Amino acid sequence: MKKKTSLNDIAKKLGVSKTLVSMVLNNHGDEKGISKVTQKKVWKVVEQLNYKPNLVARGLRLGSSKTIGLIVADISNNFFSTIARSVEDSASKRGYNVMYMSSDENEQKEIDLINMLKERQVDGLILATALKNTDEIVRLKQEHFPFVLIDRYCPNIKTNFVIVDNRMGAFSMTEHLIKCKHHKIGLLRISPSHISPIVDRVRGYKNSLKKHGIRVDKRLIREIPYGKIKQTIETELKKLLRPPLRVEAIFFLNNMLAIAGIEVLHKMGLRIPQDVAVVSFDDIELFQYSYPTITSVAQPIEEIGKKAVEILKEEIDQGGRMKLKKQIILSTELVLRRSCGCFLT
Amino acid sequence: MKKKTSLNDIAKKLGVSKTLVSMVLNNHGDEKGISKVTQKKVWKVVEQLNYKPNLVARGLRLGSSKTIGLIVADISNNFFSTIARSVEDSASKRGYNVMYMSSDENEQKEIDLINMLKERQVDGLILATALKNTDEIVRLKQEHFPFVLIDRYCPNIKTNFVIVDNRMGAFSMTEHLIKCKHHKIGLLRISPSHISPIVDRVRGYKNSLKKHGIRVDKRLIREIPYGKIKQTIETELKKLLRPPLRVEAIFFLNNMLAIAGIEVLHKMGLRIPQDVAVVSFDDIELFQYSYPTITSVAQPIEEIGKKAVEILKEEIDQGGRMKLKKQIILSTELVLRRSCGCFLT
DNA sequence: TTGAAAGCGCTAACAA
DNA sequence: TTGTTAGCGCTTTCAA
Repeated sequence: MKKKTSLNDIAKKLGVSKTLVSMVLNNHGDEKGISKVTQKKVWKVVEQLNYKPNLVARGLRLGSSKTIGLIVADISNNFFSTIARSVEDSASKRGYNVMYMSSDENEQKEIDLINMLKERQVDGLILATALKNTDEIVRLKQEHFPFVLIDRYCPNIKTNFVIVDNRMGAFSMTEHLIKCKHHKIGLLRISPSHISPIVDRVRGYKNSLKKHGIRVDKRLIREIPYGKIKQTIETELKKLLRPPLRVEAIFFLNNMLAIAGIEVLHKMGLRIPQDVAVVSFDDIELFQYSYPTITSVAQPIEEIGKKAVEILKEEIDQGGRMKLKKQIILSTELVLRRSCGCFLT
Repeated sequence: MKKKTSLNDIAKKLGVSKTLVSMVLNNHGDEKGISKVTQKKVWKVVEQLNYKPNLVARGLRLGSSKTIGLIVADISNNFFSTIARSVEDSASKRGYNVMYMSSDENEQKEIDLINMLKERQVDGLILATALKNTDEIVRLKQEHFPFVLIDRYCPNIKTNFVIVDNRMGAFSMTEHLIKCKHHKIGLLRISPSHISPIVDRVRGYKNSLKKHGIRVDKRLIREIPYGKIKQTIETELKKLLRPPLRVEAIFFLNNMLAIAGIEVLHKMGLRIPQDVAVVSFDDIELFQYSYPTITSVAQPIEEIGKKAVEILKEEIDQGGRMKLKKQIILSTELVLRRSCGCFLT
């Protein structure tokens, strides 16, 4: 690759010091009392040589890379890529760029990624953590490393986070199913089982049942391992649908489960919602076009990314020592479509 | 934020030079003949102080950031986020991390992003370019800046690229429609109109018509501006469907058009494929779950990202002076489903 | 109105 | 077997 032009090259060409050039380029020219003439000359040569500042060098000197790290389970997942986009935009507005990494919900991998991002001197971290062992999060906090959790939070640690009201979302959805006269509602959740939104959604489901005096049958709550959805979901669905359980409705706790699950239901020849009602969490585009259209709990995805960056920026500005950590809980919205069967009655 | 421990801290604590420490850490210890004892000691202190190398500093020194830049139209688009994921994985395998940016098909923005990435000293660039004016690409080439184009290529410039055989894909799809007895086929393309895959797809469509002696009616080819799909697609569809044109089939040239278009068709009360057959380019997950399921041209998306990184790595290793630029054209696959109507007859 | 020098944290050539 | 020195490109303090 061609040698790039540096501050020094410009300085030499003009017979001035690089200090001067640096000042001019950073618009400290006037304030430092550098003559208009000299400033003009500098800009001209900058133009001529097509000078581009080396942000790595500047970052090293300034101790700030103007980069933030984003860790999600999988960037190719629509939910996370939408977040990634809004993070990108908000960050860029504030002069930051972002480096993303996918953890695949794998704890060790996530820890490695966090460290990689730290070594790369990112100024802050936005993470949808899969960590069960929260030592790493605690360490970040102790080190006053600026970070914001999204989607998931750690109940026992005071951190910044931006999440949605998962409990309430699942509660409302379950309420709706019950109103539709479904009392035997199967729940498909994902593991690892500690991920906070899932825990909260299960909680919301249970609360609704209890409110209506419906016994919570643990057999109706089934767990599918992340990364093995396709292999295991059929078995689990059949357990729910056949005697003795025979559920009337199925609540998928995230979009991946719903997608895989509905395919299986179709293959089994079951009609939705006539034979079994179906609802999901995460309102993705697919749900409004699939057959039937899927009733689901919608999250304000863009808002999550936007808020997260906003908070992260504050935290960075305060050197990771923000006194009152910001804990944002955004509300969800019930999107009623065909799959729950409420339009039938 | 807490002060991080540096090489110097370790060196001081041990009373040795940082050179020595650096050598040990980079596993040049044996080769440089540093005693096992000393090496052990170094590692111990590294452990104690929880030392993390500063990759920014190393990058500055080595003139290589081990970072690659990825520019796409929109990271939240499923097509691009899937590419992003495979780029991430292949890059990481080779010791690189990636910084992504979305251009929104905007030329000026893309140029700015390229420059930003250069300033950030990325070692190479993977870009799905929207550039009509290819000066910037030419410049990259002249500078021997390592880069690989994906999805789109510049016909007049010899560069590395990884694309799919768009012409052939659209040709096969059109052939299929004709075999299904559809002779009046409307085409919905996207603008900016110079984007190579779109141009090639239109070409494939025309070739197929010609082969069958069907006159190419320009009125059947309609252009929708990127970013204004929702606002304009209804009008365009109506033009196609109503007299005098009255098409029997519609070929959407990308997934966004198809999604928006099908919604409109449903709203108009048209049955697919009975009233109008529908096919699309880009086989996204949605198409296998939508109603009806959508026949489409599938691209080997993961392969695109993987190949691109592979080639970029070679180019980087050769300092951007790779003699024979690699030009990969991957083949597409026709995925037949319900929307084209071929299962009806 | 300008410049010299120091230093961010790291590696590599060259000494010792 | 280990250390000295220089320098990547930049900003900033202090001096002129």
